[in-house]
Formats: sequence, structure tokens, C-alpha cells
Amino acid sequence: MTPQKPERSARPTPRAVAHSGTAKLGRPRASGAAKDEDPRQAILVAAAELFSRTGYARTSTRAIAEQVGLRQPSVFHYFKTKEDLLAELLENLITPTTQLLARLEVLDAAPAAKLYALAFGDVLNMASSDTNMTTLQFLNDARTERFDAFWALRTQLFDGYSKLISEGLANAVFACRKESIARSVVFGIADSVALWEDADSFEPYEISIEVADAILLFLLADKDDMETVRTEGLALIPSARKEAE
Amino acid sequence: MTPQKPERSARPTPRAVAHSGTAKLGRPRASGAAKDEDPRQAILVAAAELFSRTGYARTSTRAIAEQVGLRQPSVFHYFKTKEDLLAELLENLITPTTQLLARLEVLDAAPAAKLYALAFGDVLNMASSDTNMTTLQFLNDARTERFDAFWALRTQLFDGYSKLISEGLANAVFACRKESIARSVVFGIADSVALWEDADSFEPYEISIEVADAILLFLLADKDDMETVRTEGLALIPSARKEAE
DNA sequence: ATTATCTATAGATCTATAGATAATGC
DNA sequence: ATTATCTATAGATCTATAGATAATGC
Repeated sequence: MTPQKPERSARPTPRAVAHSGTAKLGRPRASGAAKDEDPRQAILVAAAELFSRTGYARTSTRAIAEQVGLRQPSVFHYFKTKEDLLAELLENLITPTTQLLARLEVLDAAPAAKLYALAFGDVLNMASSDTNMTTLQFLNDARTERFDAFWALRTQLFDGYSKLISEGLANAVFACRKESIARSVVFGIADSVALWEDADSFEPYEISIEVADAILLFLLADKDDMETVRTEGLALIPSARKEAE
Repeated sequence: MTPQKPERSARPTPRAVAHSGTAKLGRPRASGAAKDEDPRQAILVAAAELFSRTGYARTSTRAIAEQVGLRQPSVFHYFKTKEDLLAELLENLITPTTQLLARLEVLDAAPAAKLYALAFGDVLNMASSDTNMTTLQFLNDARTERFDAFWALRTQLFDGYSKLISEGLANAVFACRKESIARSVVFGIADSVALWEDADSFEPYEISIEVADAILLFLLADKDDMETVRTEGLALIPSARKEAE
């Protein structure tokens, strides 16, 4: 038993209604607070932040709501369940990378360059948005049916990595002792940014270069190809230079 | 609201008492079931497995107890709180590696070889015991005060990695663009085994070699040193050959 | 006397629903 | 009529404690 204070108490006044007079019930449309504009989006952002800091299970829907300036049940106006919230965060996180994969697959380029581009883009995506930064840490909370769609996307991504590795091996541009393990090593390195405690002390671009380099250095038969592969790989990502500096 | 069945129901008969007669209350010492010998240890094993499969928060103390053949409150005879259980698992996981670090620090060997040994031992430890396999996944559930001791150990380990990296750079045996990022990349790669979905399809020894190689290939100024460093590194770990297969 | 176990349960949540209310847009 | 919000609360857990009970070891 871990008694705490009762949950009803300081009611934070129904938000400062800026212009049109008295604060009442109902629907005080555009009010002050952090939620501004799109409450749904604000809930997602708040949830990502709280989940990251406190963990999924220990973050209550009440805490999320209050961070946004709403009362607890209002969250359920936008999301049917709490799991839906996490599912949407996870799918939002992985989707840009599966899209990148799809684009790369139809390009005519060396498998090593494509792999570099995929890893770079994957890490950049994870490291870029504050919201995403650590979302992947919640793999463990996402082990119920509700997350089947997310896991299907993850499998798709894993297969994408795997295929490029296979092609590079067929090429003899890559070398490894055991392909099945090499796949897991590579996928693991890409995801490992999710475990960084200090990811936000670095530029996403820097992080992405280092991690993608680490993956290629692991796989390349001739490590002297590194520079070339990096250049070719980055060239496959239109946005890479924008994000650069 | 997600109604389920009431939690009291099928009582699984107080365990088949093998020899000395009738099953009663109290203390049926050595009975059958899975817990055999040391219930405390059995609870740890069951918890690790259930936490891994289901997640820390979604695993109830009741589920742990029943897996071991006890009733829910009996868990609290051995562990004061549920957090204590996770804390012990996490500390058990990390301790062998901090000990390895301490041993390596007093050895007279090249920093690259020491780093190889540290990474190899770290990963081998994580990949070896079924119990440990995925324990690190719970970093997120371990963000309360109760886990300060664990986090201190983790910092110690991170610092150990960092120091070896620094020495290797001073040596010019290592090279990197930015030391602070390189540290995080290396630490991340070492931990990334915790994210593997399929770690148990491989030999721990194999996994450890590949991951340690990946780390060194990332850092080495001259990638042709890889073989030598690996040989020297493994030589620093007495048990390495035993585990080899 | 101590240790290990059990049954019963207090106390604290927490998610999600019900139903009221008000603003907005047609 | 619809949308967004609120208050109130049902219902389901879940952790941890209290207190009984029996076996063991001195």
C-alpha cells in the first residue's frame, strides 16, 4: 500500500478565457494554455514527453490531460483508449522510415549506398523530433494486439534492411561471418539511439552520420569504401543536405 | 472501462505435497512445483521472464507468485516491494560487467584490447542468461529513486567505456570525428542487444564477437588492426574460451 | 522462536463511460 | 445538429499489510 493524496483537489480554474468574458462549462474553444490550435496534436506531444520521462504505464491519462490544460476524460474524446495514443506515436515514428525504404527500393543504386541512406534516414527520423526521440523505448509496452499494425511495419523495415544486406553480400561489397546475426546487429545498431540518455545534446545530423557509419563499417568488406558509400548514400536522400549544417 | 473476470476463482490446490501427507496452510517446505529449492530465486526467474514477455507494469505480483506456485502475498515475504524485484534484476545484470571493468582497469594492456574485452564481456553477460536476455529493456520502468544505485552503476560503466575510448584516441589507435558522440555510439551498440527480438536464436558467444567487432570497427583508425585487437581482447578474458562452445 | 505460507482486505489508483452543457455552424 | 468540454462515477485492478497457521530448529 502506498497512500498518496486524494486525486480531486486543486482545480486549476477552467483555463483563463482570454477575450469573451466568463469561464463556463462546455466548449471554450480557443483558450490560452499549451494546447493552442489542435488539442489532438497537443495531447500526442504531451503523451510522448510524459511517456518518455515517466514511462507509459506510470503516466496517467489525467497527467496527459492536465499538461494540455484539459480534464482527464477529454483525452477520450480524441483517443478511444490509452493504447491508441501509444500506437499512434509508434506508427508515426516508424512510418517515415518505411516510406523512405519504399523510395529507396525503386532507385537504381548500389546496395551499400541504399543501406547507408536507410540507416541514416532511420536514425535521423528518430533523433529529430523531440517527440520521437525516445518513443521506441516503449517497445515493451507495445506487446498487446492493439499494436499488431506497428509490429508489421517493424517487420517490414527489418526485411528491408535484410534485403539490402543480402544484396551487398552477393555483391561482395559486404562481408560477414553469419548473415542472420549480421542482420540483427545492424538493426540493433540503428535502433540503439532509442537507448541514448543524452541524445538531445547532439545534432540529429551528427548522430545519424555516426550511426550509419558504424553500420557500414561493420559490413563493408573493404573499409576504405566508407567515404564513397557515405557520399553516395547521402546523395540518395534529397533532404539530407537541408538537415545538414 | 475494461471489465474482466473476478480475480478470485480457480484455486490451484495448495500444491501437490509429495511425501508427508495432507496439504494444509502454513509452511509446506519442499513441495513439488517449479519453485524447487529456493523460492526467492524462483521468484526472480519468474519475474524476469514475465517482465520480458509482458512488460514490468502489466506483470502483476499475482502472476509472478502463481508462476512459482505461491499465492500473491508470499512474494512480499522475499521482496519488500515490486520495485525491489526489478532493482535486484537490474543490479544482478550489470554487476558482473562492472566487475569485469574493475579487473580490466588494473591490467597492463592496450586500450583497444581492453575495450574489446569490456564490450565482449558486457554483451556476453547480457546474452547469456535467459533471465538477463532482455532485462535491460526495462530501463524505462526504472526511473524512480529506488533505482539510484543501479543508475550509479550504469554511469560507472559508461565512464569505463569512455576512459578506454579516450586512451585509444590519445594512442591514435582510435580515430573519430567527435569524442562525445563516439562514446554514446559505442555504449549504445553494446546495449543494443537488449533490443534484439531474436537473441535466443544465436549463441551468446557469436553475438558477443559480432557486437564487439562492430564497436571496434567503428573506432579503429586502421581497420586492419581488427584481428589483432580481437585476439588480444579475448586473451584478457579468462572465461572467453570456456564459453566459446 | 522463527520462518514460510496462507486468507482477507484496506487503500489507492486508473481507465473509460454516462450524461450534462455550451458554443458553433448550418 | 455537431463538437468539445466538463463533472461524476462505475468497475476493475493491483500492491502491500494484518493476522492466522503450521512446520522446523533450538
